[in-house]
Amino acid sequence: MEKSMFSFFEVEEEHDDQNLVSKTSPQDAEMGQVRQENQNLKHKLSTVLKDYETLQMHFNDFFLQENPKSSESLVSDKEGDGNELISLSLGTLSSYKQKNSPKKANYFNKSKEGGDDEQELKLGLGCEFDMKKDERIQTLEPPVHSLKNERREDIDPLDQIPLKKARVSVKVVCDTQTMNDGCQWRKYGQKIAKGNPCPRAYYRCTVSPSCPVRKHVQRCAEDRSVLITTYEGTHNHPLSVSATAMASTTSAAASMLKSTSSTSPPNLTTAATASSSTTTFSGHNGMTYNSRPPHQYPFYLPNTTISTYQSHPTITLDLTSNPHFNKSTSSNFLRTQPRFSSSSCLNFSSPSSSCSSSMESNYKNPINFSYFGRQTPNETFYQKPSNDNFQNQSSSSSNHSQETIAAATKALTANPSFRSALAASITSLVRNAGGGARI
DNA sequence: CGTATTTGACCGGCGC
DNA sequence: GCGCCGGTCAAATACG
Repeated sequence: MEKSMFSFFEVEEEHDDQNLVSKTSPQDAEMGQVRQENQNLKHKLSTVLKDYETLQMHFNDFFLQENPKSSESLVSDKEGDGNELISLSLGTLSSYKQKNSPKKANYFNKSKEGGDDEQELKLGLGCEFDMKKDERIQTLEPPVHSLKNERREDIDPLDQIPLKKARVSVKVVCDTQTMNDGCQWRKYGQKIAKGNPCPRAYYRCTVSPSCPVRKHVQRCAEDRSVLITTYEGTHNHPLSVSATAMASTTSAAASMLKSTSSTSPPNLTTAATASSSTTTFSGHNGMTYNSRPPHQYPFYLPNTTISTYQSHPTITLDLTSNPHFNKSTSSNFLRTQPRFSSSSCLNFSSPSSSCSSSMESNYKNPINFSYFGRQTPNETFYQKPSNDNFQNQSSSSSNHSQETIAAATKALTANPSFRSALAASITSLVRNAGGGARI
């Protein structure tokens, strides 16, 4: 795996090289720079791997404390089945203290009295890693609020671009009208957007009357089978586990968006100030980046594009097949980038999902990390989108789980928000699979 | 009859 | 200032 990571960086550099907006220096010098950067990346990677091991130990310790019954190590366990491997708890954050802590005005009032914070379902890991202080407080706090608070409280002179609410777009192949993300939505409008003959439907969250979350859904003009769902805002109410998965994922993406914009103003600013721009570097695995060098990214998401549209910072999670896929890649997991079918891709749905087949999928193989675009070489079940796939998923779930967990934990080490999102997703899927507690 | 959806009107931001 | 466009509103309509 480390090997593939290294090869990723090696190929990645070529892409960055190809995509650099301004080529002011000779290519040779640039290649030299990139090589140097690659060395740095390798060094950082080894550091991250060490941190990962440390975190793994911490997590195991924590887990043993929280759940003595399950004495099996989470990540190092090579023998348990997938269900047992993942026991990330999407629980309460008893130690959670909101440092910047503006009270969330619209959280259910009933939860505002004593100890309420502990009762609320927090979108984050129910544990603390030995992360830095600022990381520790970074749960999947509503990104919109975060953005606002950040702007208000610590105004970065470099961050004065009047960006609107962060948006998170999710592209999936889906035959249904909307992607079932476990939340309740009410349609309040429909428009034909310019440049796309397919109407765009506008939905608002109806779980809570005061919930500000909106989404719009539109089919891709190029490929009608691709559904583009764009989320804006953050739920101000507890979510069902199934909804939490998507909400936390998008929140994490939005948080990442925020963090990238705040930590690398020059480059992202360049993209953000344009009225409509998407400055991406395509990695050979389909990871796309804006003009920021990859090593500056807090984590990587496959098929992720950061862009702005009408001053809305938008991060796009492309969960369809990878159009940027580099044929020259030799990395296995990259070669198996799946094209999600409506039945096997994102299933954040509740058991009442209209996508029954996806439910079946998750029940048989609850840990479907392919959502994050990471697949292992042995996973062939996505290549033939038929019902038989579910059997394959079932039979290969054990190996699948181990490998995906390894991939997941690596990702977890990279970004706290992503950690939380991943944990939520895992927990959601596992609980759905096991018929576990629902909120 | 209550609730959800549809759809044309309206509004505000943005570019020219 | 004007027009375009995305987004929202709200009355009308459909549905269970």
